[in-house]
Amino acid sequence: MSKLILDSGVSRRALIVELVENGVIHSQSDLVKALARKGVKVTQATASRDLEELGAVRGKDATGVFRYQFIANTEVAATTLKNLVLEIDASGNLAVIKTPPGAAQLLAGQLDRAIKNGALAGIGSIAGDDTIMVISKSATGGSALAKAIDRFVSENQSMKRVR
Amino acid sequence: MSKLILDSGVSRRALIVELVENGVIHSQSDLVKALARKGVKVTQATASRDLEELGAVRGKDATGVFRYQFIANTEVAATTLKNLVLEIDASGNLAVIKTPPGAAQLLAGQLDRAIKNGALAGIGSIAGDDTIMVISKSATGGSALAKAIDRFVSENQSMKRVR
DNA sequence: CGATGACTTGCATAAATATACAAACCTAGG
DNA sequence: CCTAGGTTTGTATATTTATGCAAGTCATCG
Repeated sequence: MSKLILDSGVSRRALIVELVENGVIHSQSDLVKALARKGVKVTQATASRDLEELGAVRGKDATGVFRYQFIANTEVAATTLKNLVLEIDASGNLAVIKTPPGAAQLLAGQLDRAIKNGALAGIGSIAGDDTIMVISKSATGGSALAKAIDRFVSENQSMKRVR
Repeated sequence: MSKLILDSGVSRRALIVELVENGVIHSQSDLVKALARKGVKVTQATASRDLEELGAVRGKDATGVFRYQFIANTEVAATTLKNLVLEIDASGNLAVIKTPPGAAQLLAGQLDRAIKNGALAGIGSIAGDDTIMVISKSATGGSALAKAIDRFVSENQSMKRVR
């Protein structure tokens, strides 16, 4: 059984990623309204900061309408490990991490290093575009591993995004 | 005296493409100045129109600096989900899907949406180039999940993807 | 507790971008 | 030439986005 370990519900940023991917965000005030409808109240200033962190950009689509979207091969602004983690779940021997689009490989590299150092009790990880799976040493260690990862990213605030 | 106005070979837009690709355009007024240095005089309004036309967008780069850049065009031909699924297997808490080369990311996106909607009992997925792993909520749910995915792709024949 | 420091957010405003409109500029046809 | 139609551009302004700063939050440590 899976449980959300980070926020009480889905984090605001995960929500934003979803909204942006659904293509319904045409401006920041759009985003503010969409979030409000989901019960998340923030101002345009925060929307601006979130979109920047997530690497979303505004451009016209095929029909000439402005839309926020994620750039392929994202180059995200310098950020922290914590900012790359949207959600952490666990199941069996796995911890599953959601990231902004394109950031999974990057974060996984850091986690792999932590595993080699012995800072995390995993046997390896695999990353796609926006999801990472970390495999625990123990058959039921996913949940504990998820917590350890949460701690790890909180403690390692500084990281420069490269590429 | 008559003024000689000509674009000798290089059009303004080609020049803009070059400037943007060199990563030296941080704002539209930057572009206006850069063009002026090359002997092309336009205003910010025209810069705005040109950039829009060319599909350039503004976002922060790795060093936290704003930069105009081109977004990759990831348009995919409309197809059906079913056509993208070659094989579904299960093991433990995982369902593993084989797809034609390059289609995994696309299909995974759809599955993720289904997961978010509650249509599939998974906690996330990871896609490579031609393989997707979907993680079940339950430690032994891989097999049931595989069947659910099979049903899902059969029931959702139409899929459209823009941009 | 109470203080401290690191984050986060909103407010107010600056900065940047988009666009309505009018003038300038084509081009083709007579 | 002259005119009528479309296209491009600049001006002025509206719209949208970024950000300095202060206040609020939260965890930590003594």
